[in-house]
Amino acid sequence: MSVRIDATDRKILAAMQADAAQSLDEIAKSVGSSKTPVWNRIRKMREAGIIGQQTVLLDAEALGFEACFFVLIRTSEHDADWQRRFLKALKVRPEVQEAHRLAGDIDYILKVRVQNARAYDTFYQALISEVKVHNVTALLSMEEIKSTVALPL
Amino acid sequence: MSVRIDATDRKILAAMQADAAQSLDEIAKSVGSSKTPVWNRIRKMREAGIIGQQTVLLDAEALGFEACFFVLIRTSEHDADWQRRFLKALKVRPEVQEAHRLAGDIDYILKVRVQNARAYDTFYQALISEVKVHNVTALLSMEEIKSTVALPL
DNA sequence: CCTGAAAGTTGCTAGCC
DNA sequence: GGCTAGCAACTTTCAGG
Repeated sequence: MSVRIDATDRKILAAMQADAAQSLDEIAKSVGSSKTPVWNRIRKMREAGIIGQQTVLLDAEALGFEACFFVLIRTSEHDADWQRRFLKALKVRPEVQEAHRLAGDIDYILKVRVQNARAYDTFYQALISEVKVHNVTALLSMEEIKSTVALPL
Repeated sequence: MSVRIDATDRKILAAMQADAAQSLDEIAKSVGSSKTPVWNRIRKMREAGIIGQQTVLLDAEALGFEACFFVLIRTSEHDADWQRRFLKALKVRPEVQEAHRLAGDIDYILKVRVQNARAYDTFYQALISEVKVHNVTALLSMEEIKSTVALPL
């Protein structure tokens, strides 16, 4: 199931995180190896699921997604059926970029990316009509100071 | 500065978000066009900054990053120098995957990805020794229900 | 586990519709 | 603006040290 990751593997992952478009040769050179061994390591890590989707980061504002909310959710319902419906609702909605179940008195946090405040309200109304939640606090982002998907390898 | 984005451009962006590793030919076929026009659109959107970094999503848990915190920060200091030092501290630290300045009574939210709770404490102690903050609430993620960087185009 | 090379694909450019 | 054709560069595989 799990694969041992050594220092070279970590260098490869760091290089791919920084720029997945660069060629095998470039990665190989930057980690001090050559094409084939690097390629074999990448293949193994892909098969093990350590390396997942390859994607591009888009400029959300340029594409009209100008509002970003963090939503703190408390619920009184903790039965299995409620949770199943709630999770499904989150997974289905593309506005929900992140959803975490939390420890402590807040039960869930969401990151929701939408065109504007009105679009958020539409999302919010749709969500609470689908599943009952006890208390919702929306935090509006004024400025994205930092955003990265890179892990600090 | 800004570029007009039409329906074909959006299809291309959606395809690239879903899988940036697929070939130009595949993208062209899925949007109902062919290589060259698609390539020209991609180049324009890259130059306009709409298409940014190309990266891979890694399995954080498999790589030993088993703890994820959302950190809510209130501050009493709002002068320019404090803010400058605070922002710099966030940008420099690789554990901080996201940082937003908020509207409302909470001033900042961070998403911090670390090996374990002890590593979070190390980060926290280092941060508050660098810049004074009034109130900090850490929310520990128990389960990542959903995580995507894709915009709902 | 690495090196080197062969074979098939692809990215990117240029010229034509 | 889109399509066809072409070459250089790349990914991927495989035999051999």
